[in-house]
Amino acid sequence: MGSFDGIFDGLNEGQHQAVATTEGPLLVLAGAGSGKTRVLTHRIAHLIGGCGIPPESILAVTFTNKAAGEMRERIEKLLGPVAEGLWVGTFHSTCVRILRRDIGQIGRSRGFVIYDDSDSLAVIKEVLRRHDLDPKTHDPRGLRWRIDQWKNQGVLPARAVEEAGDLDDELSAELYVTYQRLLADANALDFGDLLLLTVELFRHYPEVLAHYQRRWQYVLVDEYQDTNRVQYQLVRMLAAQHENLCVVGDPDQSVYGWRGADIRNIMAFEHDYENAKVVKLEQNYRSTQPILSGASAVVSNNQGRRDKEMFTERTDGAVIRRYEAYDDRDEAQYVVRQILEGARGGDQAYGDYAILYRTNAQSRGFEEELLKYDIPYVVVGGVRFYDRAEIKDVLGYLRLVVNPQDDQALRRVVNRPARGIGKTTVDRAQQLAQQQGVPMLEALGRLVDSGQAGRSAKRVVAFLELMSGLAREVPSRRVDEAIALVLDRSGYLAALAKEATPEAEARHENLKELLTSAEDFHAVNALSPDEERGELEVFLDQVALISDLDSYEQREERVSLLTAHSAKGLEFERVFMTGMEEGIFPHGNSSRSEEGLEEERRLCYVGMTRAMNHLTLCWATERRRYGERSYQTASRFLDEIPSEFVEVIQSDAAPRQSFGGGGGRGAAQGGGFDEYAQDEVSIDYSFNQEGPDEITVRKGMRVRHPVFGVGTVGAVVGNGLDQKLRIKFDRVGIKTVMLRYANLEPA
DNA sequence: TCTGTAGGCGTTTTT
DNA sequence: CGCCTACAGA
Repeated sequence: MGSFDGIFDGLNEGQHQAVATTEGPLLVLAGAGSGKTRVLTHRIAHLIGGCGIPPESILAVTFTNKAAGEMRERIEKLLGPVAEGLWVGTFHSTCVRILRRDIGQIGRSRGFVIYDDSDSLAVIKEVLRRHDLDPKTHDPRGLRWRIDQWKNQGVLPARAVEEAGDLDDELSAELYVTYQRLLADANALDFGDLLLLTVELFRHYPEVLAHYQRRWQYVLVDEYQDTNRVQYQLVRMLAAQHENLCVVGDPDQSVYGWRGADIRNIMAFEHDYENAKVVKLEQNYRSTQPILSGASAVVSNNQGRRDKEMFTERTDGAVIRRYEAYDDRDEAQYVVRQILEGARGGDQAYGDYAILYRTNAQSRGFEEELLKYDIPYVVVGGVRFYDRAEIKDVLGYLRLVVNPQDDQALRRVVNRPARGIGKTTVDRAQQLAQQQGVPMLEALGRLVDSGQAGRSAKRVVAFLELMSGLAREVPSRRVDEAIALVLDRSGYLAALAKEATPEAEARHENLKELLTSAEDFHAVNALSPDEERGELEVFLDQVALISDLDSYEQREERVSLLTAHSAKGLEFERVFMTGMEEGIFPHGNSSRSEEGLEEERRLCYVGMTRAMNHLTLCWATERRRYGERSYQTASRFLDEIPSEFVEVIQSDAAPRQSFGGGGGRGAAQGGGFDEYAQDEVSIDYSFNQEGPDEITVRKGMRVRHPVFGVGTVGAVVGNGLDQKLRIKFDRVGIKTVMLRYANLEPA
């Protein structure tokens, strides 16, 4: 096999073999930092450029849009635009694509919408209501979790009912039936459905499956250790004929068991595919010896591991630091000071640093500390941009236009902004809808026609007119125009402007950001529009499937804050792993079972191996949890690192007298005084957007606000993230604006 | 119908 | 501690 344009240049033996083995089943066991993306991209480039395989015959599946995007980019770099017809996508987006074409076969409409977490939770609550169950005794999130598990396992409602083991299960299964019916009525699919229904489609319609089998002669799967049962089945079906299947993964980085991922999928690959070849990539190109050895030592405590011995040629390097903080504040201070020192020394950029933690809630303390020193940062994960209330409101209108059956969207938008259509009216509409078997939007109309709308009839008519107006105009517009139209016609923007609170200001900012991203979307989409589906539909699909992580980009000028889970696949020059305490990492909910604990340990391995040159592990003897003081012990994982790789640093911080608010109300006075004591604060916008950048605002200073005009700064209220400024504006009087969002400039 | 407040509850990780 | 929900009052 000849090399093509240096596709094989610079690959080590294992990588070379993985790239060159194009036919038949192949398992690539790729340890952390072993160049697995390189293997995948070069393999695809080799298939196309070297073997002459048409790009449209290749399917590459990843878990995140970000990974998919990066892969495509790197392939295009290797091959140029030849890669056009190549399909690189997530499991979910791939399934959407299949279902948009063929879901009609299993009796569903191709115009379905995708329900996200909060939509599906709302449906769950509706299910409980219909079964006369109290959400207090029947936890909606628990039920959703149970249903999700079923879907991950490939279990349809009927089978769940059949196989229910006890009364509890039986009830859950019945609720699953109702849930699924409600989704169908709304012409909606949840995340789990995308995978589950695709597998069902393939199972019952072999000719449909055959179509995709013929089309995708070569299938590649990234992060195979994270596949769940349905994903496993899907891959298996697609590859069944040709078995040109290459899966890449690392059992030591399997950290999504709670989401249904089954580590056995990767462990049993050779059993599943008889002629499978196995390639191990054991050279780590990322980390120094102490980091790699420390991380390997931790994960080697897991039982039943697949043997893998990682090595690095970077045998020098600083030892791992272990910092023992007095409390969580001390921990945050230490980390931020280290960052400050590194950056002031001039050698490090802020972007070289990542602060990792186990749970999103832990970010807050670090954010406040970073804010104090004006250090730019980005928090990855947590609340999705598209999950913010105002964004979902606006998208709700668009969803309802695209799919008038979308009851969740209707419930969301019908009274936002407040237009006097309250609970009573909505409940009536809901009842009528249920009785007559029509969507709620339709039911609203019938309510008016039959004179049952009472006092709110007029307002309901106005709403229906608004919706039909939008339905008429939106389809012919660009997405960004459609959004602008909704904002205007619905009175949403006007209501926000009238509110004139810092929160409203923040929401307005987010909506502007939405408009910008819609413009960007249009610009890209216009280049290769989908022939069958409108721009808006494609936009809504994308929005439903995008995660916060997907839009994250590492930038030189800002520190990254993220969970260990989110950090998977990334690398940083310097990493702080924080909250390394029993109960947090390993997390209390996972430490009870041995499998849970092993997954935590793998997660620890993932976190540690993100570091290229410097790794610091922090823990605190005391920590505020649920607002209460809790005494912590060091994570067992810390003691699993051989001491030769570790330097222990003790905090010299003096124990503080009290914890912020302490136990009693009396402390609030102190806090209150403190809040108003500040008279100078500087604002750094750079973590939020590009652009200019930092100004210092002083009490008495004249500033210009983009909406309220010129004014004089009064007081600075609050601290940290919630910091607000009270400003007396010349035109509109005293307003409080939120520091983070008010785009102030000196006047 | 809307707004304010008190109480309860929770936090694991996310496509 | 902070968010969300349920409920009471206007």
